[in-house]
Amino acid sequence: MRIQALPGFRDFYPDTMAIRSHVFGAMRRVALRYGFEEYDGPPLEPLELYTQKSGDEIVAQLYHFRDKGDREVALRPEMTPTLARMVAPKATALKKPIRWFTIPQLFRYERQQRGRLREHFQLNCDLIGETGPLGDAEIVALAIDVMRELGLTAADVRVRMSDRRLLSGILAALGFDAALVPLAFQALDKVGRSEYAGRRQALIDRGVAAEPIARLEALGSIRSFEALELAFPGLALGGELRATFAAIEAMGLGEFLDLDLTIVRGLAYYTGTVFELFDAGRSLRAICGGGRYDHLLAALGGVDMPALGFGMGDVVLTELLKEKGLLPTGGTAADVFIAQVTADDRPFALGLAHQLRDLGFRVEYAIGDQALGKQFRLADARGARVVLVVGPDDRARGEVGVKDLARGIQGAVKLDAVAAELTALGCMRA
RNA sequence: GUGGUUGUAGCUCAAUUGGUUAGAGCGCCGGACUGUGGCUCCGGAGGUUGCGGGUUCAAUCCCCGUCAAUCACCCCA
Repeated sequence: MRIQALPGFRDFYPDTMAIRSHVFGAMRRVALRYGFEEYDGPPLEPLELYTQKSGDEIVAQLYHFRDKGDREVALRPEMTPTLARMVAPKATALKKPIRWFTIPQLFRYERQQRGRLREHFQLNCDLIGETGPLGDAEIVALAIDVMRELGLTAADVRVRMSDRRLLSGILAALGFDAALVPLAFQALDKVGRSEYAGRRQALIDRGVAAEPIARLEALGSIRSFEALELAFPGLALGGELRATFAAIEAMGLGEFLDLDLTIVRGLAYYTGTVFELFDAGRSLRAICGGGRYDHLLAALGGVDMPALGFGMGDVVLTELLKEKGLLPTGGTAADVFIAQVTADDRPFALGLAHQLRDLGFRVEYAIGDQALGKQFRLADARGARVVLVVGPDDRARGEVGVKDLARGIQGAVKLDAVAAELTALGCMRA
C-alpha cells in the first residue's frame, strides 16, 4: 500500500513549485509596491479564536484536535482572526493606517472540487485604521495590480463591487425590517442562480410582500450609478462607493470595475464595500474576495479600529493563468554547466564552479566522471544556456571553452573574462 | 453531507462477446558515442490492472463494498 498525500492536499514537485513561486512572487512584488509589510502568524491556533466570531460554516469545517497539553487547537482556516489577535496588543503603538500582507496556508475540511481543496495559500492584504473610501480604492487596486502583474487584463478578470451600506439603504427604502436584512442579503447573493428560489420562499414565509421582493431581484440588473439613481431617485445612495470607483478610475484601473449589487459576500462581518474578482468567462470560482469590516477587530481583538482587506487564493488564480497560457515554462535548474574532458580536469572544474557560484551564477557539473557527450546531454536536459568545456589544452592556455547551447557556437574565453561572457549570454545571477 | 461519472507503467492511452505471459508512445536508465548536446538506432528498468470481496474452469472486463479523482448540489476562501 503506497502512502499518498491526503485528499485535498498537494505535493509541489519542482514544476508546480515553480508556478507557485511565480504567483507568490507577483503577489509580493505588488504588495511591497503598495507599501505593505509582510507578516505571518502560527498555522496552529487556539480553537476558540475561530469558534467565537467566524461563521458556523467555517467552524464546521475546522481541522481541530486536542493537543498533548490538553489544549483545543485548530489549523487556521482564515487569517483575519490571527491578524486581529496580533494587531490588538500593538494597536496603539502602530502608525496608522497599518498596511500588512501575508501569504498563509489555510486549511478547511471539506469535500474537494476543482478550485477548492482542503488547503490553499491565500494572499491576505489588510488596511487597518482608515475609514475613507480611498482606503477601499487602495485595497481593490492592489488586487487588480496583482492580476496585471501576472499578465491578466480587464478582458480576463472583472472586479464586481458593491457596498453593504448602500444595500442597507436600499433595503430600508424597500421597507425591509432590520431583522430581515441578513435574510435579504442571502437572497440577493443568490439572485439569478438556481438556489434563489429557496431564499425567495424564506422571505415570503417571513411576510415580505411580492413587490419588495421583485425590486430586490431587479437590483441584479442595475449596472451603473445612473441606473441606480433612476431606480431610487432622491435617495442619494452610495456616496462612498462612488468615491471609491472614482479613485480607482483616476488610477487608470476603471476598466476592471463592474458595479454589481448582487455582491454581498457570505461572511456576516462585512460592513461596507464588498468586492469579488472573477474570471471574465465566469467559468471558475471567485479569485479574490474582500471588503470592509469595521467592527471585526473589536470583536476579535478587543480594539475598535476600522479595517478592510481581501483574500486571494492561489488555486483558482492558477487555474485561470493556466487557461490563459500565462504560466511560466521552463525549469529553474542551473544555466551554467561545466563539462570536463578528462578526470584530471576535476580540481580545476571544481574551483571554477565555486568561483562562479560565489558570483551568483547557477552552476552544475557532472558528479561522476562521464564521457563528454554524456555531459552535454545532461546540460541539454537541464536547459542550461551555456556549457563551459574544461580540458587539458584549455587549461594550458588559461582558457575555457564557452559554448552557447541554443546557437551551437563555441569560443575560447580567457579565465578572467568568463563571468562577463556568461552575463553577455544571458545567464542570471542570483 | 447528497447524487452522477471515472480509476491499467512516472505521463497519455491500448488489450476481441470474460480466455493463456496486460502492450505502445512519451519520459527515465544504459549502449552505439573517451574533446561536444538536440536527431537516429539498439537494449533495459518500471504493473498486486486503486484496494478488498463475490460470480466463473477462467476477471483489466460482470456484481458488491471501499478508497481516490472528477462533475453537479450544499456551501465557500
